[in-house]
Amino acid sequence: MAYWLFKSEPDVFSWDDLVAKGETGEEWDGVRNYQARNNMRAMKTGDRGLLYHSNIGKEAVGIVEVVAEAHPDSTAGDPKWECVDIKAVRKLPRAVSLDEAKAEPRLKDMVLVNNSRLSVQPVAEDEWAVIMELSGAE
DNA sequence: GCCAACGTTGGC
DNA sequence: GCCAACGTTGGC
Repeated sequence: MAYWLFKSEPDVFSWDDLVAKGETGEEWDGVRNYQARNNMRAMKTGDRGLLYHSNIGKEAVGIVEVVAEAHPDSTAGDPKWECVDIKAVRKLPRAVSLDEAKAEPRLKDMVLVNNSRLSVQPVAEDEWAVIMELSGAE
């Protein structure tokens, strides 16, 4: 299983919005960046991800799961843009902020720390474990 | 609200 | 195919 990070501005689409979508989840549409799209193409159903709030909060707030693999983005009008569907799994016991990630030596290579502009990022397995530890999620 | 970093576009 | 100009993102 692979791990990912999905970034969203919470005043546009927040963790609570995703929770409200329930078990069927939500299409992660609107991505118009090749690297981010390629990451989504690589996702498999059942992969886990973090939902990160940019701008407001700047913290990872919850765990999501891929429920549908890449398909054309219904909002794009061009089949080259694809996206996956994700659903909320559970909120982190404690959000992990960008500052904390930067301060944690084991996360120094994390994409979030080094290339904060990429909106859909891979997360290494050991990085995932560190985030879980910091958040208090077992 | 500013600005640095990055990605994309378009002229040549 | 290069590269300058431009637009967008996101941290500060």
